[in-house]
Amino acid sequence: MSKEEAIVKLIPAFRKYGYEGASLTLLSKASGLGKASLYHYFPGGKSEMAAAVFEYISDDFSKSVLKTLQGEETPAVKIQAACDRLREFYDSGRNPCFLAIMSFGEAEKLFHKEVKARLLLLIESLAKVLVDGGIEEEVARLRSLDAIAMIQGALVLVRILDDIEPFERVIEGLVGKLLD
Amino acid sequence: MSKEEAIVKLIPAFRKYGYEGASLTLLSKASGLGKASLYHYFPGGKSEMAAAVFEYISDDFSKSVLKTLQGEETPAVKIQAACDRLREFYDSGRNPCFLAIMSFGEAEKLFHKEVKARLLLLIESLAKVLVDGGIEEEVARLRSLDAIAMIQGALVLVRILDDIEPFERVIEGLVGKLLD
DNA sequence: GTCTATATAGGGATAGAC
DNA sequence: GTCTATCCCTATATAGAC
Repeated sequence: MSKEEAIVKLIPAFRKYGYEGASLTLLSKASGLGKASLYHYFPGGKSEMAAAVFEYISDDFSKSVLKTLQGEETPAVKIQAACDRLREFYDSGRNPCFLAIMSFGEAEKLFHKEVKARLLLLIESLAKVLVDGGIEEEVARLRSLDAIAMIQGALVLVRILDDIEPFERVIEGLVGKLLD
Repeated sequence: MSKEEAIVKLIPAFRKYGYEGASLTLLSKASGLGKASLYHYFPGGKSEMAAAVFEYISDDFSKSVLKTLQGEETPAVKIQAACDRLREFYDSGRNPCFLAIMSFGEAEKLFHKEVKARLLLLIESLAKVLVDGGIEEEVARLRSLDAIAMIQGALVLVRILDDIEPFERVIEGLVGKLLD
């Protein structure tokens, strides 16, 4: 098994159980590798596994959502396309956000800086598109923050209510909210 | 020490470390009681401690935010007042939401139903005020959902960005968003 | 009611054979 | 590269003295 295969298999486990909830026994079962084998790929142990998963997912997000925002189309088109990527990425809200997962408890201590950096990058990327669309810089920043807050909040609601409707509706209204 | 005192002292520990991160050793230090003494008040162990804390905080929320929403003033006045209560309750965003904390990992298994019920109650309470304000029922429900999503999302952003600005701004804009 | 001491299980991590 | 077996530590929980 390649390291990447291992990472991919670990993703759902961390998503479902969180950093502290994902025990090595569980990660071992999820990956199909013995504990010792996991340490072959991740000598740093669980924190390294989580770091690898986090990086993998962050790259995935960059290649879909962020890349879409950096295209050459009009702002409206790019944002609409980014919404589609977001829906995929979060599986209509069924996937919790790794940034949120990693901002709690023990994981927060380990990954806070990285999580914050990733979030700031998203805010900035989105604001940039709005500025290109003729929106004043500070307004653009605030709207990006609001949009991201709505998405994060929707993900919380989906989890608690067992219903993807809040997420779908937020995504639906996003272009309008961002561009007036 | 009374049971209530014990509960109050446990609150910050669960808030800061989450359900799984709050070990008995830690809870013992936070409360100033030995482990065995904690079991005197909470024979059911950690889950009972968390349940007691959750209930205590939920009651607190009911007595401040929900009660405000059920007053006799105009909808605009009530919502403005509720926003003030929310700012207090969440300490301008510095306090994470217990509903969110309890919707993850091991805690989710234990408290999902209760968490969901509390959230639905909030949505309903807020929507009711909007309906009183002349807003159509379904619109009121959706606006409540949006408002709560914004608050939840803002709490996530505050945590990640180490900055209460998103929360303050969301609260600031809430009356307008809800009542047009 | 609070403590010290302890039981038991599971956590993360490692050694070393294959 | 993967396994079995094991180590050590911390976790939750309990017993029983005071």
